[in-house]
Amino acid sequence: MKYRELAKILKVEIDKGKYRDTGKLPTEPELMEQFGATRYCVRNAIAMLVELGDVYPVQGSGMFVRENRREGCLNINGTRGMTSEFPGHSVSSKLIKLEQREAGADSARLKCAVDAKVYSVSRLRLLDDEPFAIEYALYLKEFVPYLNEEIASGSIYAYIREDLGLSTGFADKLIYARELDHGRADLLGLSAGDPALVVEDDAYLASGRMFNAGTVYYHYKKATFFNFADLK
Amino acid sequence: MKYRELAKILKVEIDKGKYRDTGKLPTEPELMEQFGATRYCVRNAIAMLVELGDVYPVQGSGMFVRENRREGCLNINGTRGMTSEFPGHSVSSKLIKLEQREAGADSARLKCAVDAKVYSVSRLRLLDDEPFAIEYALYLKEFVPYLNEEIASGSIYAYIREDLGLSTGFADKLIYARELDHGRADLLGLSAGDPALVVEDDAYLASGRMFNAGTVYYHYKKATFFNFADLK
DNA sequence: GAGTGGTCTAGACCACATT
DNA sequence: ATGTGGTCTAGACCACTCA
Repeated sequence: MKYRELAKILKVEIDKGKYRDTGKLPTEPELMEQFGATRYCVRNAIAMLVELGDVYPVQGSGMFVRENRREGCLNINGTRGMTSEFPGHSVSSKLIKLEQREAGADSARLKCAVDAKVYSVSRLRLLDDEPFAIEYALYLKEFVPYLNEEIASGSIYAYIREDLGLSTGFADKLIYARELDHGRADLLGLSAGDPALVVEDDAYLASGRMFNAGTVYYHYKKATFFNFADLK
Repeated sequence: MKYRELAKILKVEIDKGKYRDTGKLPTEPELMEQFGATRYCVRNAIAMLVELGDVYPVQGSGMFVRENRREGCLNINGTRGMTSEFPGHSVSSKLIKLEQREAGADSARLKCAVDAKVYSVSRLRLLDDEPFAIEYALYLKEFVPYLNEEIASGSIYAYIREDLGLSTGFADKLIYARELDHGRADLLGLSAGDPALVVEDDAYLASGRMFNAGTVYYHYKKATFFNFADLK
């Protein structure tokens, strides 16, 4: 039994409400018994759940299950795109632009050569067929060698991970608020000068190479981000 | 040698630029040797740095040090308050309101009894003597038995941790953008209808009990949040 | 005092990157 | 082939909570 498997199993059980009666996970010895796992495995699995904010530890007392209600929120630490954050809703994209060009002035942000080839993708993202966000994204062709309209209209991250087989590592994000200009306000069905929640996102592969930079303008009445922070 | 100590030492060394030449930490065996530590200790220490985004692992290759430029940004996972995010700047607060009352309608958010006693604190937070944010915070008197104007004008979190000796556990945050009303716009030196970056913050003790809930309206031209996300 | 999670030791073998 | 980090075993003792 590997600890990632165990973490997955426990996560599903928690989401199904299995431990809602006691509010606690079984103790380490109990989990070792139940899953025929070593303490190493059990503790690593639980550590993953702690990082996700699903449980918290109280020494001498147990692992307590958290009541997380973050429905309708975008998890800012999320590895998952919009698609998986809104179950029961339709998430789609309207492609505004898809072009291949040289990085040029964007080479500084992408940490690549000035003449490196990139895909530039602009999309209007829709939630239940209503404008939700405007996304501008750059992908280094070195890592994402092919993109077409069909792929760019769906989940680009799913394509990158599942079809291209790239393993993502980490991402830096900047979050701030700005006034919308006319063009973007029109796309979102808002007025110029209305607020926008803006997220700049630099994404890296597990190898440490940046492969994607994006800037997203969210509809301020529809988008709320959720964050779980460890204060220890 | 405890792993938290080692993590602290390595963190300081990284910040001083000690590993900038190679861009990598020493290998595990080297660190074990250098600090007379076991592999358990070394790996746990490094795991803490990975969580903070200071290094990232590449299996078979090493632990790479990241170039983090987050100056002038508020770390959204930060355990530290504003005070420590802006070194070289003056951070102060102008107390707007400090009162003691019953939770009442706020009991739902604070997960406490309706007649639980709370401190309600409103502050205008200043960066270099300019309005930076408006903060509304509630503290359960059960855990924060005393607050006065002097404490509320300084770092309340430092008081809670260092003077009251409470150990904080985790926090949930919601981040969104809104239009400012006249009152808050005046306080921030902005106009009604201008954007505000809003953060709702529910903070828990290590025991899992919520002790603090806050809502902060940030000046949209001055506040930018930074987030580091693990995509693995 | 019994039971909980937290720290630690001293090994072994595996997966991956580099030479 | 070697060296790197990742997984795993099988223990021991410590810190803390709770009855």
